[in-house]
Formats: sequence, structure tokens, C-alpha cells
Amino acid sequence: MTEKPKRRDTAGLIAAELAGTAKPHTAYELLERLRPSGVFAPTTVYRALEKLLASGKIHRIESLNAFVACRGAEGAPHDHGHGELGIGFTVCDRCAAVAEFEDASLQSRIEAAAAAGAFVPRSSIVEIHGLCAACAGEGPAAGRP
Amino acid sequence: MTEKPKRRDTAGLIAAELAGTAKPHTAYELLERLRPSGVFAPTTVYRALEKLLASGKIHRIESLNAFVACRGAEGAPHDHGHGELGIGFTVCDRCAAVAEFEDASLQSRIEAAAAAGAFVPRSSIVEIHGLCAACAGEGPAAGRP
DNA sequence: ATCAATTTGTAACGTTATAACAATTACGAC
DNA sequence: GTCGTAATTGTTATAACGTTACAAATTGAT
Repeated sequence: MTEKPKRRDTAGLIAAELAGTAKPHTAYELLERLRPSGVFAPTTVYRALEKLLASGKIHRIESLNAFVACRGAEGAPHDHGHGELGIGFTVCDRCAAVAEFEDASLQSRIEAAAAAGAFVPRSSIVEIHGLCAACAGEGPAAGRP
Repeated sequence: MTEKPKRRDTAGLIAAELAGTAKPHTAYELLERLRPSGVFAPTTVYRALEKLLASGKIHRIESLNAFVACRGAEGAPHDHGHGELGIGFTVCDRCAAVAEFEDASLQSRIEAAAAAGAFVPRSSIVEIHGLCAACAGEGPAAGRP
């Protein structure tokens, strides 16, 4: 049996929108999609996003001001908080696909870099822009579809 | 002799504002500071920022939507384009100070992570949030000054 | 001088994010 | 049950960040 929440579960709706695609969505794109469900204000969306971020169910792509579902490194959702050291994203500049990766040695390089400046790291943002395999194969640097 | 430009050199004014501080400035903060010099429109500021970014004189901190002068890894300005693989920033969450670092092995980790996903990297964003040496020393996690 | 190309300025708009406060719901105490 | 309180959600407005479209000025070649 699935629970039927008394209150509207905005976070659940957003998670559902983000699941099943590697494309990031902005808060306002999500708002548009949730309008039919009765969500009309940015605040509502941002609050739900905040919760999803805190619980590690989604990630924010800083360079796009957009959000993706957490899918883990190999497509399996995992259970880390967002901003954890050692995770990163590739972002295709042509098709917008985002993939997540986790790399212990990347994490140690980041910690070393911080330590070199006597900096105490808490979270890190790693975003690699370029072309995904599919787009790189389609001929060099064409415009967006 | 210094050149006296016929046109106002907005980029130069911005570079001057950003030089001499490790604190990032947003485009609109810069606009405020340039108002006395006759700059009144965001467009003007963004165009100048674009040029400075392209020439590698400044960097954009994605997680702050703000800009800092390029100071190189050890405080010496250097000559790379922005977004180059292998450079990164530490961002103090308490005092906002930003420091730049360059790390060849970080770069190779990023390239390896991209390669693992058959991704063709073009540029990368590495931003470490936490506490700078000074703020970490002042007792744990106080509020901002 | 005149023209085209480039750069800069202006005005308006679009997008992203937050603040302040009101209304609703959940839930335990009584 | 109903009262009181805390937590959540909704509403409205506004702040912060960024772009578009087009007009005006400057440059430099003809």
C-alpha cells in the first residue's frame, strides 16, 4: 500500500520529476511542471529543493543553477549528503546531460589542496564541462539540437 | 607615461576594484562602485567581466555568482584562461575570502574521471567551501563578523 | 567627409532566489 | 473533543543576478 499524504508532498513531486532524466531542471522549470498539482510559488519549490538537497536525494549543479536527481556514480542512487567531498559531475554543454561520479583519489587531491592553504574543507563542488560521449561522437562542436 | 584612453575603460576599473582583495564581488556590487565613474547599467559591467574572464584576468566563483581577480596559486598573477582544468578555489564560508590553487594531479584526476565516463572535458569548476586558516583558528563555526 | 565595423550606452525585460508574514495541519495535554 | 503549540505550507512582494534589443558614439579605412 502506498501512503496517501494528507498534505501535498511537494518534495515527492519534484523528486518524481527529476527521476528518470539526466537533464538538470531549474527551480522555475519545476514550478511550471508542478503548477497542475497546485504549486504556484517559487518559495514552495525552493523549500522542497532544500529538503531534498539536505537528504541527499538531489544535487545542485552550481554552474547551471539547476538540479538533478542523485543517481550515484554508476546509476544506483546512494546515500551521501550533498556537497560531500569527492563527488563531482560531468555536464554536457551540448545536450545538457549530467552524470555523477565519485572518486576517492579526487577527494584526497582536494583535501591536499585545502591543507596546502591551511584551509578546513567542509564541502566541495566539482563540475566538468565538455561533451558527453554521444555528443562528442556526432561531429565536433555542433550547435545544440 | 600612462595611456589616457578616449573611451572609458570599464574593464580596467573593474580590474582595479577586484585587485587588492581576496573577497569576491558580485556584478551588482561592482556596478555600485563604478557608478561614480559613470557606469549605470548592468550590461556594461557584464560585458567588461566577460572580457576579463576571457583574458584570464579574473575568475568567476560559480557557487557565489561573484568574481575575483586572478592571483595565481601563490599570489602571483599568472596567465591561464579561465575554466582551465586543474585550477580551483577555496572559499571561506565565514569571511568570504577566496584563494586560488593549481594542482596538476587534481587535473589528472579530473581528466581520469571524465575519461571513465567517455566524457570530453573542456573546462572544470572546483570550489572548496569551508573555513580559511584565520577563521578556523577563531573558534569553531562562529557567525560571520 | 563618408561609410561600415566595432564598441559602448540605454532601457527594458527575463530568470533566479529570498523575505515577511498569514493560514493550515498535526499532535499532545487536558 | 478542544485547546495550545510547533511545524509546515501558502501568498505576496521584493531582491539579486543576468540578458536582449536596439540606439549612439568612436574608430579607421576609403
